Amino acid sequence: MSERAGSKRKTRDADATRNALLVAARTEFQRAGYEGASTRKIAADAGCNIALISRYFGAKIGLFEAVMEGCIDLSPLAGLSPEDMASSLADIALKKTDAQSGFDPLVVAIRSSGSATAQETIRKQLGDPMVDELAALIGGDDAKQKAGVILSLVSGIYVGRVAIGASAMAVGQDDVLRPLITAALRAVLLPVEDGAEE
Amino acid sequence: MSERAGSKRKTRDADATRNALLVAARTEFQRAGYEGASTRKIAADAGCNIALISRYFGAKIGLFEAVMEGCIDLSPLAGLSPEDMASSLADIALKKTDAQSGFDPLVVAIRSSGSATAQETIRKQLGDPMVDELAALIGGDDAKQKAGVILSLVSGIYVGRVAIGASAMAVGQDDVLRPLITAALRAVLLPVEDGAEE
DNA sequence: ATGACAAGTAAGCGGACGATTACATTATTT
DNA sequence: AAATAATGTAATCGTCCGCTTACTTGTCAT
Repeated sequence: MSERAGSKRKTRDADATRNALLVAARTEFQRAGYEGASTRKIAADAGCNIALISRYFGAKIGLFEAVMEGCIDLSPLAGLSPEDMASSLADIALKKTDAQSGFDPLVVAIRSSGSATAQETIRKQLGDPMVDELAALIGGDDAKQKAGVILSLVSGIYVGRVAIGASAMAVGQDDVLRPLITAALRAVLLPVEDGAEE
Repeated sequence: MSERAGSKRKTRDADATRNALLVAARTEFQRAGYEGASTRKIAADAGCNIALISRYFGAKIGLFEAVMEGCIDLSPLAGLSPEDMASSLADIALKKTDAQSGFDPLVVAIRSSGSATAQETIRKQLGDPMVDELAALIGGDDAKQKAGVILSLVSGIYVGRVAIGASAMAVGQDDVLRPLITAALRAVLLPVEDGAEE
């Protein structure tokens, strides 16, 4: 723990310090959500002084905004058919809870959902941009609503696994869960071929 | 605000006080999550002294456990066909974000997901019991996993609307969203009639 | 070499938190 | 009525929080 950002930090380097703070903040915000994260711990993990958070990011919420800025990457989904996209998204949903699979803004959003302060940033930096980006990949009618539902479903899997924590959703059940999740995603991505009854 | 539990509290009534604390705590935990909720505010809303939380519930976490105990009610879903269950669940998912539609343990769980302390209680009192109850209503193969995925999807809609807050998921879009959500739920509840390809 | 400024630090501010203490008040029992 | 227990209160403890201030230390242009 308390690892430095790069190799051996030069004695004084504002950019490196800023970056070390960002790295530590990413981890801490993801672990505990916005309110649960402590600026003292972030600074300690970054190996620098608390006051530098205020200096470089104005305040805690500024650091949060910086962490959340431009953190969306849906490029792995580009060019996939709806079928492949559904299964890729299922994999993403199931991987989201794996030990540490890096930084995940959706996890931060969920864990920060108790904080009114963080909500605004999340909505602005994560909500619409992410929906728009995914909607562009989906295309067709109601693409934005489909994208919103898709992202909701993916987030929901995380909630079911981690926040609610049912053992039926445990990692060992992935083989059973994946087809179910894929089917749900496919139902949203693909137009309903034929209504069941009525 | 700061309403008393019953009519006119008798000068001293431990049960009424306990209950007033529970009512206030429900509201506060739902509003701000476990960590964001303040025992001082809960006591003030209940119209009693902070110390009584410790006396009657041991500690904040004890009050949280009491709030979360036996709060599951899936009876409206009993006896429904998978089709009807899917649309009922979609309604539930969409209603979860309506102003104040009463106490909702799933919302509390999501808003408290940043707190390691609350997690344990949520998993024990909400996770498995809720999955088991819903699984009993679903029946068939992999009922527990289906139930887990269903609850995850329903929670996810809340996350998408409130935590992530995409405008494509706003309340005004319900007419577009409902069929999409229903389709997703149906895909989990009903066995896949015919695989698309392979 | 020496200013001038950037970068980093130590200490502390005021406030909120959960929890506890010692005490006052009311109800119940004998 | 007196004794005992139940109920409620005020005040405070220690801790953590985000943030700021006054200061020191390093870097670099001149």
